[in-house]
Amino acid sequence: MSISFKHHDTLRLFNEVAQHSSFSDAAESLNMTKGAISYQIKSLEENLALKLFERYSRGVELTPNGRRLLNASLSHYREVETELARLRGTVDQSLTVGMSSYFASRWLSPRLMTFMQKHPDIQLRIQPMTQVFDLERQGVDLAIRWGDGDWDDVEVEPFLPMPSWPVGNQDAADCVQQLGLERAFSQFTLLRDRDDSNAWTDWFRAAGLTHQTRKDTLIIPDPNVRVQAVIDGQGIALNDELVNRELEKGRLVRLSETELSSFGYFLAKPHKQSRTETVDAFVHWLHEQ
Amino acid sequence: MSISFKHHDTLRLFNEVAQHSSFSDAAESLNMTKGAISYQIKSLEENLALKLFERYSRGVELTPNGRRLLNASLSHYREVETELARLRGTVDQSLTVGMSSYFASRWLSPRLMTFMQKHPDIQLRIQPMTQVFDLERQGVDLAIRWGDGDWDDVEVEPFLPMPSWPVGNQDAADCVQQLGLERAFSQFTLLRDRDDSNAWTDWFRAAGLTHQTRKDTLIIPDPNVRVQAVIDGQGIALNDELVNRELEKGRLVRLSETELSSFGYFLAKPHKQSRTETVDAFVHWLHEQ
DNA sequence: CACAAGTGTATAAATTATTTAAACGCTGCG
DNA sequence: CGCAGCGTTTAAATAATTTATACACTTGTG
Repeated sequence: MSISFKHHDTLRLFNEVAQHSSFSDAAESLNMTKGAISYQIKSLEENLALKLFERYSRGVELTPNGRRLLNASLSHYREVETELARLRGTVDQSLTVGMSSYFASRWLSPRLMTFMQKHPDIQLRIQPMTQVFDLERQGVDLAIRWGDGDWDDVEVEPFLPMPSWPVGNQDAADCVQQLGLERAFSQFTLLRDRDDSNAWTDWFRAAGLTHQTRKDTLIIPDPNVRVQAVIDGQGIALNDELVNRELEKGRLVRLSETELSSFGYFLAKPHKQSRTETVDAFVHWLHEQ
Repeated sequence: MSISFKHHDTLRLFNEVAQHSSFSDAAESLNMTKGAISYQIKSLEENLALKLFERYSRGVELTPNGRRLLNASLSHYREVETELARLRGTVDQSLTVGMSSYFASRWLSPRLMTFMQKHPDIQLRIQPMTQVFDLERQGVDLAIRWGDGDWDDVEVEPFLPMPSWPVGNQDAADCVQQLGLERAFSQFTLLRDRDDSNAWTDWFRAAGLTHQTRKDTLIIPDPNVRVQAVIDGQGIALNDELVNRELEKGRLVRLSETELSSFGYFLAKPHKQSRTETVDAFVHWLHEQ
């Protein structure tokens, strides 16, 4: 009845699915249910009268025909999409994500490549933010915040739970060795990220220690700077596994097994959403990581 | 929300539409309504945030972006489709259409190219048929029959009305000049296509002449052979405008203005349909001609 | 200057396609 | 033998597309 092949979308989906080793896997990555994948692939196979996947109990595998089809089509779709991206280049297809330079350099940066590959059309800007509020004012479409997720000014979505624990330099560690945790900690300057942060309070509670708020607490908003301050003996700070590099080299030492398990990284979107398409693409990619 | 561009079908449709100069025109050719075309193109333009067509009161025209997109995508889709056709080659994607070699050479052949372009995946076989019955036995999926459409053994669909009239060679024409129609015709051998054909009977009735069935009527099933027989003076036959070539060269002469207007070409499908997809594609193409 | 004929668009209803969630059946593994 | 993980099936919900129709607009024509 039709004049031109009209299963390109299904075929494009097949291309995507073919890069996973199971429908379930593909479904998760593509934000679909395995039922939908199964349905689509089945309908494609019926339309083409070609079996594309061999089904096994542990997953699927391309048939020779499937492999051939993949080879023959993927590059073409990519080219069309690339040209499309180029055509849209003039249009605002950008995305500004705010986060600490700490998170940017230690977590995001090594992973960013795959996002760029998947979305060559999105112009991504990483906005270093120490001030985590007023996203809209800063022109940020999405922020990655560290904390316990209890914020009202934005839409919050859990992203990457990552416990924090106190770190110090070798001197601090020695001090803990000699005096014990409680006495040593009372001597240290507690480096904080914000004025009103309750992270230290929470940690002391978790560790079963008393914590008197002290005036001489040093506030260093930028975690990278804070890490350097700890190394330089300015005090101790709460950090997470993103400082593994420093821990391995012995420049930082974990001072206690007690950790703030409810802390981690959260996604914060301004209530007045903008550029939802690119934001969604980025958020989805984040969850894949 | 999605991981890959999923408007390839719409884009493919755009490619098709772009080859017409109006949505209405495209709609007809694609078996859709103009509303559907309009909707699809609009949604594509919104998704891409690109204007693809300039709308004028007499039709549409590609914008520069649209032209660029067409250039960038059509060849890719074609290649995918071609490879697909190749892959399916092992599968039965053929279509056998039966017709007289007369119709095949004089009508179909010059038009066939566009069908091949539109459906590179369909392996088309033209089966010359003199015996127009028993389609299934002959492995014919569709037949183009000449006649008045009054057959019971198949599903009949009108296709190309084409009046027939008597033709003879120059000698016969001269004879008609001298003797008048009725007397001349009574002397001629009437060449027929089938034993039981009522075409001549109908024509005599239409011309207001009496027609006595004569034993010496010559049956020549193949119209091409029949045409040659007429040229060679074997008799006269009923033919249609497909012999224009011979008329122009004077090798044949139309002997009367009276015509069999209800005759023409009909599509005949066996009741037990097979390969409906390719048959439908071919039928649709036929109606476009 | 009206108007018929040709556009594309807008709308609501009908239809079709897709997705979901849940239950299922299968296979391999411990 | 039971469990975990896989793809499939199913019916219901949802989304997308198509149709039919009315509409607004332009153009050429009487």
